[in-house]
Amino acid sequence: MVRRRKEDAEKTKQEILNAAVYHFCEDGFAKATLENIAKTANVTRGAVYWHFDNKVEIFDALHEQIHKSFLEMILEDAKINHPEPMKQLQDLCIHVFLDLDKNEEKKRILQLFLIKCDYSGELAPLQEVHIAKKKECTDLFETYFQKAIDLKQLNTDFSPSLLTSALSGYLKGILYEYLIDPDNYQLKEKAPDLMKFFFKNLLNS
Amino acid sequence: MVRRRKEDAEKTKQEILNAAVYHFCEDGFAKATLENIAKTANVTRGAVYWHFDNKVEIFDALHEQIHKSFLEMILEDAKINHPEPMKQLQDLCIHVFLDLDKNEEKKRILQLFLIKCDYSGELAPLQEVHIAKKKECTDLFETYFQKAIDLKQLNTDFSPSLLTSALSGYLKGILYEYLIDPDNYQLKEKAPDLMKFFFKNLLNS
DNA sequence: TTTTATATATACATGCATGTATGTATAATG
DNA sequence: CATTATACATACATGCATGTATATATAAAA
Repeated sequence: MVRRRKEDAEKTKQEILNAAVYHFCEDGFAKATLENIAKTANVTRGAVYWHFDNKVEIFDALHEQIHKSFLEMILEDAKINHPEPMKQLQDLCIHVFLDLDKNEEKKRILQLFLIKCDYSGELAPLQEVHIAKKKECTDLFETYFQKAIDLKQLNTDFSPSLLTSALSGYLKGILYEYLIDPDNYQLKEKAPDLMKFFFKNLLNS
Repeated sequence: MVRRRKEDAEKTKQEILNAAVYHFCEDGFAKATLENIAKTANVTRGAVYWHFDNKVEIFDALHEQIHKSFLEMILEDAKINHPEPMKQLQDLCIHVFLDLDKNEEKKRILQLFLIKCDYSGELAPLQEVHIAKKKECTDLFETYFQKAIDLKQLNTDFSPSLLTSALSGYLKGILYEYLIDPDNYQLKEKAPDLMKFFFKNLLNS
């Protein structure tokens, strides 16, 4: 059987993406073969080459997916006019962690981008773009700090820029160590305390 | 020319390691070829196969090198009986960062292990070992917190274990974001403030 | 000094992943 | 209903990295 309907085509495309996540994580981006990805998706390499130009494009498509998911999550939250921006940001971070802990697919994709890929060789051109996309997210964090300052709720001398660096690093580090061994990190238990610790000396209550 | 003296052999081995760092960073572990590594080290693959069984072993040797360097740095510091363990730990962290910022070779190797390698496929067996080695370092951090508690200098309800997780994540996250683009992070300027921010609510002075 | 072990270079065999070209059945289009 | 574009499958050519086997020159050992 060959030609499917439009919806079927979209479905195979998504199945190729899913298979790609699996094999990128399992074998690493470089060692993952289009042949194996195709097999897992129950198609041949022909289908893969129809939907994507090459392996790098598959990788990029996956990144777009996960980035969009996180960005929307933050954008949604940032809309709300919370009376205590720092409390709001703290809760957002906790929520992001707890949500992640429940979502196996998201975990896999994040693992892929954080610890199971290296932006060398063929992926090098993508790094710049992905950094820029990530900056969209961290820039949003800075607005929370700014809001808190405007409300005179920020109990610190550090600049919003430095605080953003600190938070961004903190989140990424925790994420990184968690994703290396999700089953043993006990994120669900630790996340609230870890975030409370970070925000403790920012909340002047 | 073929057979060199013992010292010469050690020298070529080190040159192979240096060349490996270069190519692992540039092309990624998977795509780096022993041929290119050999060329950069001014030898042939024959020499490489004499000193190492395969690419994975070269990778592991590099890890041993960098780990030893960090572990010794911390061990050396932990020996000192500082009156204020938290201040001592803060200064140690700052020192580690500033030292790193000056050492290009160390930066490259760390880049390799933090952001330019994925422990999938052939490297998977190494991950467990490397995690254990890293734990040697973070376990040492916990002793600083314990010391501070014993001296009744720790102004917090959080457990030393959680504080260690927090610090470990914080350091790794900062390191990660720094190493992605060392020239633009301005670590030298940020490091002291970033660490002061972290320890601010731990020091009860 | 002869022998042996060492430190490399060279040559060879193999396998595998990629990209592309081409074939083809079917859905959409007119 | 005929045609065309789509969504794949199949076949082919190529290149390259690996590992191993073998050759070899020299340092070390006897």
